[in-house]
Amino acid sequence: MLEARLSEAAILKRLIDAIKELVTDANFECNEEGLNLQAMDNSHVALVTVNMQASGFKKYRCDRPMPLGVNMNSLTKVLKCAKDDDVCILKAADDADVLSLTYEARNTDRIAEYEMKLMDIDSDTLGIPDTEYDARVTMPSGEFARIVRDLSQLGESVRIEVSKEGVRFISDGEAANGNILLKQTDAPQRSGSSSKKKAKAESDDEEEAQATDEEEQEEEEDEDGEKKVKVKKEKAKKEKVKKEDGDVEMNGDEDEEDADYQQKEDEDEGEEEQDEEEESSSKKRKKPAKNGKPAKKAKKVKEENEDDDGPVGVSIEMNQHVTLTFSLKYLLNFSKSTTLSKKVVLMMSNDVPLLVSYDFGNGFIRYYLAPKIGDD
Amino acid sequence: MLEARLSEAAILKRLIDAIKELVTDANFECNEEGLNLQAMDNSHVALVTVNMQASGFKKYRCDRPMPLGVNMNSLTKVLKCAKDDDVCILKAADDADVLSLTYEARNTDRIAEYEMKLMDIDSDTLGIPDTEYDARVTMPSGEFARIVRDLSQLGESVRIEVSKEGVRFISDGEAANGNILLKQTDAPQRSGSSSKKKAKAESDDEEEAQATDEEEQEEEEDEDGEKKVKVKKEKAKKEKVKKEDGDVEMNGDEDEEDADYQQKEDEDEGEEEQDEEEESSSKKRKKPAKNGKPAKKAKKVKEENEDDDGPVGVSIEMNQHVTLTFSLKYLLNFSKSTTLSKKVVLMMSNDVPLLVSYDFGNGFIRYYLAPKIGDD
DNA sequence: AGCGTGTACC
DNA sequence: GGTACACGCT
Repeated sequence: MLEARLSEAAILKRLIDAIKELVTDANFECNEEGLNLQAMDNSHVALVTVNMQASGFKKYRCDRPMPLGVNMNSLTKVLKCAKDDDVCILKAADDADVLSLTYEARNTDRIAEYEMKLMDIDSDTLGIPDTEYDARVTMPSGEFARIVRDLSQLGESVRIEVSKEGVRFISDGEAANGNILLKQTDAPQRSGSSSKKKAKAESDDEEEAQATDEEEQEEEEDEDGEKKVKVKKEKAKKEKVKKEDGDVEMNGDEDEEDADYQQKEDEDEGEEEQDEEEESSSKKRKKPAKNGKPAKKAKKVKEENEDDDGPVGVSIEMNQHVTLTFSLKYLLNFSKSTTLSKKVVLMMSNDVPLLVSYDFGNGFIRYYLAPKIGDD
Repeated sequence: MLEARLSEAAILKRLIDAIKELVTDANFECNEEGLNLQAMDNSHVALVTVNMQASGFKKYRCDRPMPLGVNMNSLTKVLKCAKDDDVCILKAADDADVLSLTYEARNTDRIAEYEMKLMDIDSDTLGIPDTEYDARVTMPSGEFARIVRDLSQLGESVRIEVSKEGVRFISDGEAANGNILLKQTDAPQRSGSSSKKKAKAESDDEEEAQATDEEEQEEEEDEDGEKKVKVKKEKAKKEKVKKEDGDVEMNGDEDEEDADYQQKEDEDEGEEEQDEEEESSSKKRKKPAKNGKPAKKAKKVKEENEDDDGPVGVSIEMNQHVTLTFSLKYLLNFSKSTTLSKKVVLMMSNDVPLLVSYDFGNGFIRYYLAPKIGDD
């Protein structure tokens, strides 16, 4: 039996929106740690994985692992019936052939229940090509989307070159060629910039902790067997960081996203109960966050993003130069996830599939895309 | 060799946007005075000319005259890759077959370079139909766009009648007829509106000088000898006004734009050199402008336009009544240039092509359209 | 965020 | 040839 209570239906809506064009049917694998989805795109060129951790839900319960075979088209329709800020409850009985979705308006005046048919899907869960990445580029997701959109006007492919200079995106087209160089952002230029920070700072701590987690996760992915283990480890670490300091610079970026989500919840749903999963840690933040501003969440989110904008720069970590060519059509598709995170991470090694990762609070969506060969 | 550095890519974007539907290929004629484009529309009914003076660029260099044969479709694509506030650098080697466009983000963290193929275009540079205009109507460009849009819903043609009463736009359609009368705005309500004016006045003079040239070219057909004279006459007038007051409305508008650009440069690239071209005049404005707000340029521009909006009224100068009929389809197209200037000037004489002119800071875009005959 | 246009699929 | 989906623009 699954019961998962999501604070904002918008998160799920955006996730499904991001992948529905790529994937028509997929299994949501549910277990006590959360929901996972993995699917090849329809043309079997790209791989998508989605993860929503149990901790990202207001309430989460899954007695035993179960796959929910979902048709994205149906789910999209059903999710359109939810308002962005509705609380969304997912329920499925063991071996059920339907998924129940309940939308509760924030004031609880309105309760809508939908039951969506499930299907049996051969879950050819493939091992994720695991790699040790030689280059890792973090950049604002909007910037990535812009570049991909721009270049796809010129040609079908983009060559990505990562060097110490920065990362360069190159496209050759019939009428024109284009190349965009993003230099690595200088560095921690964030100090003393704002007064909002403060509220933020605390969330930063959280964020950073999470970021740390995320980073670790990724690293581990390379040897994925350990991934899970790591996750747990990270969690532990997170708490530790928080306790100790909470002001790690780099993590800050990634954390900020998390912070956003959490902060939002705090503000928007401050009146609500308690976050069970990780409350222990979140409680501390709750108050400070509230102090900041009880106002508009939408605005709040925006501010946060903007705050981050400054902070969210381009950062590059690399062991060696990497040059790869990809189909812009797919990257364009991936960049639909821009709404899920202000930041995107590209992981690359020569001759190995690119990993494009959007991490949001307590979850992520990742895309894998094989490079074109022969730089065609 | 050409190298032209434009403070804001938006200017070029808007220009090309305005003409791309009318013209598919055209030569940008570059010389030390600036860039000029002249082309018949695809159906050879209308003529478009564009001028961007060297003084409108942050930096401008053109060693020797050269034509750049551009496909508007390609250029449109490449320009879409520029953000409105990017600095845009155009470069072409002598006899090059490509035009290089470089976009620098204001923070310079992002540098995008595009190379667009050029083409050889038979520059059948036509003499511009030259006329002695019997009527000159100046009005808010938005007003013109609105009228054209409204009337094109009713019929295919508009009859424009200029009299002392004002200017009247008449359309007869199957389902309905419409006519719009614009009376001349009371009078000089422009005084005291700006302090910036000065610099601009000069460029205005230049433009008129240029206009004169163009007009002269074509004068042959009517009784052109006088045309020039006329233009000059106006010029003299204008100068006179300027000297007396310094607050000539028209000039003011254009000046403001300049001010913006300079201000921006100052702020963003304060470390850079100096504006060579018109610094002498701009300096005066510089300080006051800065005091206001060093912030968003976009906003700044907007403000200026808005500033002008108030002052921009309808003014009519005429020697005799004029009645002409035009295809609304083309006028609708011309009015795409509305974004380039808050003001538009219509120059008309009976049985002679209409001249529709949008002047912006240091340049203009002009359209010529032959009247329909027999008022069909 | 909504509307309109263009592209792709049935 | 029509319908539906996606993308871009206002």
